[in-house]
Amino acid sequence: MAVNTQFSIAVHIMAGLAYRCDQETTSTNLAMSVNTSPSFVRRVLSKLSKAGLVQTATGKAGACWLAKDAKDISLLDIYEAVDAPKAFSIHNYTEQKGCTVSCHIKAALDNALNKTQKAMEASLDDISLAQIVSDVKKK
Amino acid sequence: MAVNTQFSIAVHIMAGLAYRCDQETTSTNLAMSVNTSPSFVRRVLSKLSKAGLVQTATGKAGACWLAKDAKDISLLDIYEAVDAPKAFSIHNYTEQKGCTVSCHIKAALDNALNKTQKAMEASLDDISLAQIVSDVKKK
DNA sequence: ATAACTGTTACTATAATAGTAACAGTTAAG
DNA sequence: CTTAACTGTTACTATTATAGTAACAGTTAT
Repeated sequence: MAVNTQFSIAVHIMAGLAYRCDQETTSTNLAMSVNTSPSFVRRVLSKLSKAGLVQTATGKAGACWLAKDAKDISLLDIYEAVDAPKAFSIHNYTEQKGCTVSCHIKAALDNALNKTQKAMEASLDDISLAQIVSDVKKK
Repeated sequence: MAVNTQFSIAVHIMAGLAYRCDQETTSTNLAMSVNTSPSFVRRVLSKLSKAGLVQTATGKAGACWLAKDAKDISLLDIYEAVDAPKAFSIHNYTEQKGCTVSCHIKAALDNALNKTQKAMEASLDDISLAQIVSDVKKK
């Protein structure tokens, strides 16, 4: 699939870290759960780490763990950390001079995107990682 | 770009039809405004037509026009008509038996997606095509 | 010194998408 | 009744974002 699933994978990784918060966790552990390569996991972990959501230790016995309590991490934090795609994307044409619609549609679409993006982010902000882990355990 | 912009293009097309609602409009006219090929425009138009948002006439002097007033068409109608991508997409792994997170994360992510998708759609439903056209004219 | 990890870069393969071309079907007009 | 100019659709190609892999430098416990 050439569809962006980094956000989804990032949530999976974070849920894994939250679920086994008592244990040492390596990129290989996480890769097995996600069913991808340790390298790919580390690439996502790197973004999460730069965003201050996870901490890591290098060297032998290197590992990763959550930087904060799962209830203090929202899906929006994760969404922003991995720079996931916007609610929709605006096409990238060259404006047709003399055509009002062609020249101004981008600004109108930007307005609409801003509004929709805000709604989407508010919803993500309302879901905590702890909630996800709770769902995972419950089912 | 391998990023889905059909929704954005569909809104552009619909805005074009709404803007010049008094004139006959062909796929070639619209293609010039969008800066793409008439074929591509017709492919999008076909979806909009099947969704009952535009009407078309075939034959010589064939044309397209809005099926309803622009104020009675929301961006959500257009979003659904072109079957645009969801708020985010869930990765497609094979479950790792014996790993609770791996087995149940999909259900948890589905919950989250449903909620976020609803928020996004409510926002799109709140923006009418007439609003877009008004923005286009104003600027 | 070695083993086992992270962090990062470079590379390949895949698949979604844009974009194009072609053509059958339709209809107005001469 | 032939022609021109559309729509509607399918098949095809090129592009490019993404997943996924491999490799290796840097780090640290043993």
